[in-house]
Amino acid sequence: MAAMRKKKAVKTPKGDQTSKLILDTALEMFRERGYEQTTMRAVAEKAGVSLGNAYYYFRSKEHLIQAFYQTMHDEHVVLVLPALEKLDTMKARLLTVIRLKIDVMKPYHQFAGVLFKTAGDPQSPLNPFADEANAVRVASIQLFEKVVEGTKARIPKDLRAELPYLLWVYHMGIILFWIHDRSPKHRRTYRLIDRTVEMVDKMIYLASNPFMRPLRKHALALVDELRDAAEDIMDQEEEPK
Amino acid sequence: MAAMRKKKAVKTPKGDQTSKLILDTALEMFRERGYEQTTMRAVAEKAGVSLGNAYYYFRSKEHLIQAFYQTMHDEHVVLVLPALEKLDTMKARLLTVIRLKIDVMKPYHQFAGVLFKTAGDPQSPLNPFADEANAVRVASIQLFEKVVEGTKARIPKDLRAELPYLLWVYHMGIILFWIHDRSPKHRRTYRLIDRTVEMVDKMIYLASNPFMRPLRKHALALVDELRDAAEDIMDQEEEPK
DNA sequence: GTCTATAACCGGATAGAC
DNA sequence: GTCTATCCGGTTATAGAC
Repeated sequence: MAAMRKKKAVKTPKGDQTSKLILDTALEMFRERGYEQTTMRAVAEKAGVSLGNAYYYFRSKEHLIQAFYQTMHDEHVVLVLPALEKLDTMKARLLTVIRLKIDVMKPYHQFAGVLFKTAGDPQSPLNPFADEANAVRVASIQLFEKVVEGTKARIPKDLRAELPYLLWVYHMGIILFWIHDRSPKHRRTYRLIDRTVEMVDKMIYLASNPFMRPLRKHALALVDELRDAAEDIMDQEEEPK
Repeated sequence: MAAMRKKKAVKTPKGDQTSKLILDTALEMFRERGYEQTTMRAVAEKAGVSLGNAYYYFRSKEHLIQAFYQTMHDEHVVLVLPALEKLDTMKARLLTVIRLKIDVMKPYHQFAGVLFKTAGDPQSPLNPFADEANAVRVASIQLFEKVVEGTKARIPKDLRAELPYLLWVYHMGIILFWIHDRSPKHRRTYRLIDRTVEMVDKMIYLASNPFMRPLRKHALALVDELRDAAEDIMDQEEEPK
């Protein structure tokens, strides 16, 4: 019922190739010059296709970024799955997943600024909470499900159920920080990860205490409601236009 | 050393008037048609000035929004100060300040979407964390200082010092939610305010417990560091033109 | 039906004359 | 301080080729 406007179908192998060519060229230029500095005209020229053609495959400049999200996620998964096999504590698993995410995104740091530019704009296809990003977001949250599943810690069911989503939101926050972080080698971000993962770990432990049950219930109900609201909002915002 | 690029100085009364005329016209059109739908050309025409002239007073379309922030804040303060006089609990004071903020912004709901559009973009003049918004942000945080000052609750010094900033961040989150909220009369947002204010209140109480001291210290150190990092980032990002 | 190219259009932004 | 004339780049319309 939703999501009727996917990317162009691309049925032929030739079209497939052209599409990939354009995307690769664009990402390369984004990496080198940044997003704003890269014009659609320049991408088309460098890829050796016409401007019209570029727009045939990507509905807008922003849609190129959507494709970028997907690419990043795929690379991340490839690294994360084998790494998780050897770890069994929440802290270690979480640390690994988040560090690897930053590792994967590193080459795109200067371009990444634009990723969150419209993260708050409901209309934008860039919005990771909006419908068009759904596939990537869902897949991304699933990764955090794996993180939680593989731990031995005793976590109350109610919390355990929401944890993947909460961790995903947390990881988005880290990415937001990283985007702005220009310290050498992103040292600051890695330090932030170390510290916050430790805190998150402590807080999960704390929240699992029977003594905290009322506050926990209250907070989780709120999280749930926030998520519902977010979904309603996206439903509304798919229609217009 | 920073902040050398203020808004145009506007020295003459005539310029002052033109500037105000343009801003008022723009805000009116934003309210009616939304931000994207309002072109600079249309604003200029309706205000009876040339396009170039509009750009003489406002360096970009986004700079008009900067002026909007200021307007909202001014109106908010006028309502908040007298209202606070009669209240002495944290919960009541916080509730009042945040509800009033939403009340003030209400007429601009449909336009407000754009406010956070670039909240994550370090380069944007729209970014409330960036330098150009400084004056408004500082003033806004001061309001939360007043909220905290006026309460009788026993709050440890370390927390008390950071609280205004934390509450400001919290209130930004509420605004972000409100922007996306299309429930009738923004009922959802007001409900969210009620619930989260209660939770915040509880958490302050909890965090004030001696038992929580280590975690609190840890968390506050982190907040401090985050803020420092944010400032560094802004310093870096002022330079590059 | 799949793909490619050319020529506009539109609106944000700037240059430079007055 | 104000205007006119342009630029520039995202986007669209359209016409056709395969």
